[in-house]
Amino acid sequence: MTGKQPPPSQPKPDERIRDRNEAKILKSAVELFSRKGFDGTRISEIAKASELPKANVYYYFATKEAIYTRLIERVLVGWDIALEHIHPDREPRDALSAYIDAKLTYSKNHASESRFFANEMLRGGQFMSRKQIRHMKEITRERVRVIEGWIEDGKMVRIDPHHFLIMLWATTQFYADFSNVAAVSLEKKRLGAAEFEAARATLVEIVLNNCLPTK
Amino acid sequence: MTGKQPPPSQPKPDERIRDRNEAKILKSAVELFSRKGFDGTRISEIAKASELPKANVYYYFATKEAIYTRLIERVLVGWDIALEHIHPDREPRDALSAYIDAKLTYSKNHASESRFFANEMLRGGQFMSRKQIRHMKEITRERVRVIEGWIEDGKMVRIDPHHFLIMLWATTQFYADFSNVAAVSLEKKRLGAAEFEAARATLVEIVLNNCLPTK
DNA sequence: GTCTATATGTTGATAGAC
DNA sequence: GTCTATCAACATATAGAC
Repeated sequence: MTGKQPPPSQPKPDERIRDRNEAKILKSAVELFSRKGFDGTRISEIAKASELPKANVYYYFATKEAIYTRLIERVLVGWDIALEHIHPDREPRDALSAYIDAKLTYSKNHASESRFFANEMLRGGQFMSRKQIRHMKEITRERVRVIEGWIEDGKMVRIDPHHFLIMLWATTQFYADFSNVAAVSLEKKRLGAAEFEAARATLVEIVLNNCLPTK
Repeated sequence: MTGKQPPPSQPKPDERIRDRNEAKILKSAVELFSRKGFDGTRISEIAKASELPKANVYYYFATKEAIYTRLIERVLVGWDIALEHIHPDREPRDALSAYIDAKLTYSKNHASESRFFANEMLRGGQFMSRKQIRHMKEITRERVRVIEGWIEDGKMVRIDPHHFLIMLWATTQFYADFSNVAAVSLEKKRLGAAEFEAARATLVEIVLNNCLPTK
């Protein structure tokens, strides 16, 4: 017996290596794909950024597409989280400002994932499965219903819920995907915490002060 | 003398051919670059889409980068036009709804140019010259001053002009760059005139009803 | 101005020694 | 699980006949 206390389910050493190397590859890949897209990214670049030989990347992922689709799956999971805030049991003011906050925090902390998804959408979303598209449709439809419910209850002004959601989505997204445009506009070298806070405050003001009946 | 009336400055036949073929190449290129970015687009694809042999593309453009930078120049020219509506002599209501209208019309009619620029921004804007970046800064700063003027004159509520502009920019942009996401959200196959009109109406309502003092 | 042939390098992916 | 060597396909770009 040594002083080490093995955790309940100790992974095999091989699995630890696999997990670590896959994580390194995916991290490098999401950054590269987010900048240059699927066709523009070279496996050799991913290998170099991962500090692994190219053949090693192929040991973990059979094809370039396998890396890409794994990343789509991961990004879509992170996607739903912010939208969960828009929930029928919450008051619109709480829910909408929580959503804006969560989305901007995601934009700040997961900028390359966000850009990756933007790149895939620019391409037309051809790598997404029908199941994934169906899922996006469903979660959107649910949130539209929540907003419609708020409108019917007189808690929100009468507004097109689809375009309202698009407005929130587009604006929060912008600070991640086009951060350099935002930086040029704000006359900063890069976006920092202060800029994200000002974005949040402005957006909350515009959205909440207009779309809620009482102020 | 034939029946034909030559126009005052008849271009040489060679120039007509050059203009026509360059236009064909640029048209194909902007669509391909907008989907797959600089590194992801192959000259052979541009040639095929232009219905020209690959070597013929090289006859008109020395390098792939030459095509790309020509397109940046063209897109940036189209860029300023919508912003011109935000002019100090106009009333905010007029100016802002004209801007939204112009931007959405551009998104509808020049979607591939818009996506092309989005792709370049995702990449970090590395192909833009310092002069072009400076120009973007200047026209943004001018519009910020216009909005600040409106606020000082009591014609608009006190709001951060930078983030306000970003909100308008991001939202109108979205319908071109991520039209398939918008289509999924709106449960349509593709965006048509009705969707752009609803987008315009919703955005004008949110922006104008909140940011103008009297209603 | 058109276009075939080609030079020269790089790509995604694999074989197989360690 | 690591990594060198390698393949066929394909890339950008050019030479030069027409």
